Amino acid sequence: MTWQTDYDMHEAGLTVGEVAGRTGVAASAIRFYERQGLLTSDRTSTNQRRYHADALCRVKMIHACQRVGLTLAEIRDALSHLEPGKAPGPEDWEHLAARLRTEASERVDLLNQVLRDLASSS
Amino acid sequence: MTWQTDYDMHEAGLTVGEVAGRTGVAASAIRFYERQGLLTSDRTSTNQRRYHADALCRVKMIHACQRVGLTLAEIRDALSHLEPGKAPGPEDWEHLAARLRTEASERVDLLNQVLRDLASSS
DNA sequence: CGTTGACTTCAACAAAGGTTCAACCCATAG
DNA sequence: CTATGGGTTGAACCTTTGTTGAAGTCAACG
Repeated sequence: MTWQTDYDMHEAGLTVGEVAGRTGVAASAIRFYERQGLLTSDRTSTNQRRYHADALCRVKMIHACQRVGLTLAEIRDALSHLEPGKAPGPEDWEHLAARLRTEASERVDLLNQVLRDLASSS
Repeated sequence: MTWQTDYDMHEAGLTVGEVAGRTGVAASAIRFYERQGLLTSDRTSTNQRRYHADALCRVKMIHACQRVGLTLAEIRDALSHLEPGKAPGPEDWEHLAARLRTEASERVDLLNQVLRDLASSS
C-alpha cells in the first residue's frame, strides 16, 4: 500500500496502480500500452514497474487520441518522435500536440465535408 | 455487369458493387453494415441487394464518422433517428449532421484540453 | 508469523470490425 | 450453350484493444 514510499523508491516513480488511479485508465490497459511500446517504465529491485511523471501525460493523451479515432499504432508513431533524447520538454510536447491537433482537424474536416455534401445533394 | 440496367431494375437502385465503387468502401464492409442495421436494401426477384441513393450518403458518413472515433453502434444510434418516417429529407440530414459535428467537436475539445494541460504542466 | 493488498507473468477469453473462401445462382456476350 | 462477371450465403479467420484469472512475490500490519 505504502509501496511508493519505499526506501529504494521515494524518489523513483509511480506504480501502475497510481497511474491507473490518476488517469482513470485500467492498470491492465496501462500494462498493455507498455507492451505495445507506447509507455516505458523502470523496475524496482523486486521487479515492479515505476513510471515517470510524464507517463500520466502520455496515458491521458493516448486516451483522448483514441476518442478521436487514432489507433494505438498511430499514437505510438506520434509518441516515438518524443523519445530519442529522453525527458520530453515543453516544446517536444507542443510539437506533438500540434501534430495531433492537425490530424484530428483533418478528420473532422473530412466528416464536415461529407456532411455538407450530404446536405446539399439530398 | 449491366446488372443494374435490368428491366426489373432500371428504376430500382444500386448494387452492392456500385455502392462499393462509388464510396471506396469494400462490398464486404457494406454487407456487414447492413447486417449491423446501419443500412437497408431491397432485393430483386433474384435476391440481389438494391440500395437507394441515400445509401451512398450513409456509407460515406459511416466512414467519416469512424475516422473521428465513433463506433458503429454510436453511428447506428445516430442514423436511427433518420429512419422512422423513411426517405430522409434535407433537414433530417442537417439535424443528423449537427449531432455528429457536436460529438466530434467534444472529442477534439477534450483532446485539445489534454494537450493544453500537458503543455502547461510539463 | 501469518494475512493482506498491491504487484508480477502468462494464458485464455472477448467484442468490434471486417476479410476471405467455398459453393452456388443467374443474365448477358460470344 | 457455355463461359464470365457480377451477386448470394455461411463459416472461418484475422487484427485490435483490452479484461480476467491463476499462481506466485513481496513488504507491512498486527
